Amino acid sequence: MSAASPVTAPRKPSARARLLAAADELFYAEGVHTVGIDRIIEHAGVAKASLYSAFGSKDGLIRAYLEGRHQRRRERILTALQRYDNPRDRLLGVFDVLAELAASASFRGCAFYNASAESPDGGVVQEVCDENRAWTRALFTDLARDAGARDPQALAAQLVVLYDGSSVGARMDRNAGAATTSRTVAAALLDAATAGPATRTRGPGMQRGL
Amino acid sequence: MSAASPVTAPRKPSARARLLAAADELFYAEGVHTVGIDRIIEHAGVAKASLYSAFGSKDGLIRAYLEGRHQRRRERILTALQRYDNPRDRLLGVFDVLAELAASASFRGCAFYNASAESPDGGVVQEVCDENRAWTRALFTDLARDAGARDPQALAAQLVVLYDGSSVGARMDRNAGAATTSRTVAAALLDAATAGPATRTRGPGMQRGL
DNA sequence: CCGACACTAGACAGATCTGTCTGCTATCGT
DNA sequence: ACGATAGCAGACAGATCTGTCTAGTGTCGG
Repeated sequence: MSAASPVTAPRKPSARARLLAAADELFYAEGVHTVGIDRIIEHAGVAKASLYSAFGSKDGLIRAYLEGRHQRRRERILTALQRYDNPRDRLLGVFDVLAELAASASFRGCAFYNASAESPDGGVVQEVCDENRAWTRALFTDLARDAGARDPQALAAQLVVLYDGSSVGARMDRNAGAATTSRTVAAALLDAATAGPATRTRGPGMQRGL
Repeated sequence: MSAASPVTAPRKPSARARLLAAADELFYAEGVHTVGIDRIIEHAGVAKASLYSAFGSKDGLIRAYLEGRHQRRRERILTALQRYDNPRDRLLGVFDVLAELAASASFRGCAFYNASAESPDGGVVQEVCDENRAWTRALFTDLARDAGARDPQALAAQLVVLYDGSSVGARMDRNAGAATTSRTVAAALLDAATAGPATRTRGPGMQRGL
């Protein structure tokens, strides 16, 4: 009866997994440069040699940390967006995910920006950040196109600004309200970008069908 | 003919001033935690004892660095806003200042957010950051009120999100266009917030008097 | 049974960090 | 002329950082 299969009851995660979990927590909470190797291996309950065997260097661990964040962020957003059956709600749902995240006690802003702020400009951090930025931009562009925006790229640029801004605001002001603020603005921008171009025959609440 | 008066030709700035200039450059470019004391005193051409005599500790220097940034930012914005003679242009002018700044080669985002990202949560950095955030919010609130916004605080919250967002975007995407994007959105939000709510007879350019 | 493998514990090297201290020099007001 | 002040140069202490290395332990497939 006592669990044996590692699938149903993994007695203990691998050293690599525990390292990644510790890095995820400490790097995000205090900064990739502020937290030292010793803190991480102690928090993970792992030998130092295991870290260097698994990741090669601290930079390797930082990269793995950010790549893990990137992947989980994609999964979190895409999963949440499956709940909605129309493009408008899916687009605004991105801001709902952010609002939920920003309300958590451990929220400390964008992990990528934070890591970038304390890393040299051409390094490994920037690479992962660029991937993450490109993904977000592409996501908003796709959602804007699906929602019928006249100029999906232009609307996406605006939405990215709102998204980034509410992330900063939630962190710096310790107030998750910025996310709902940007959701409201995003809705208005979306409506304006799907309504008539310049001749301006505004039908209130019409473009709900798409 | 050789300059003598320190007012007309200050032969050499004080050690404190040179230290502050070096800290401003290096801290902003590479991060307050990444840059060590030795780098700063070397760049300033100053003895280590002078640093500790003038600022007490590295934290003291960091605080002075951020306070200097805060003060210069206020002066820069308020000076630039004097150019405009109407509230609408003054409000949008804040984004013009940001656009100009973001286009400079040395732009690396918000110095306060950057420092905050690599500093412990309750420390001296947070204090100066809070002051800076409060000032920005109050500025936008005043400008929104002067421009005749129905709910100045609500509009200010939106403008702060736009401002933060374009700062992040300009840094992370190495593209100053985010500032003009947010200026455009800000103009639209301002117009929407001053026009009639639903029945409101809108008088164009009426509240110009204040 | 045994060898490969993953991991642990910790010493160690070498660099770098903050902060202190001593000693010397130049300038300036009185 | 002289003391005070400001600054320079650099050694030094003590902590901390990354990264390497040795040696030992436990587990598991064949």
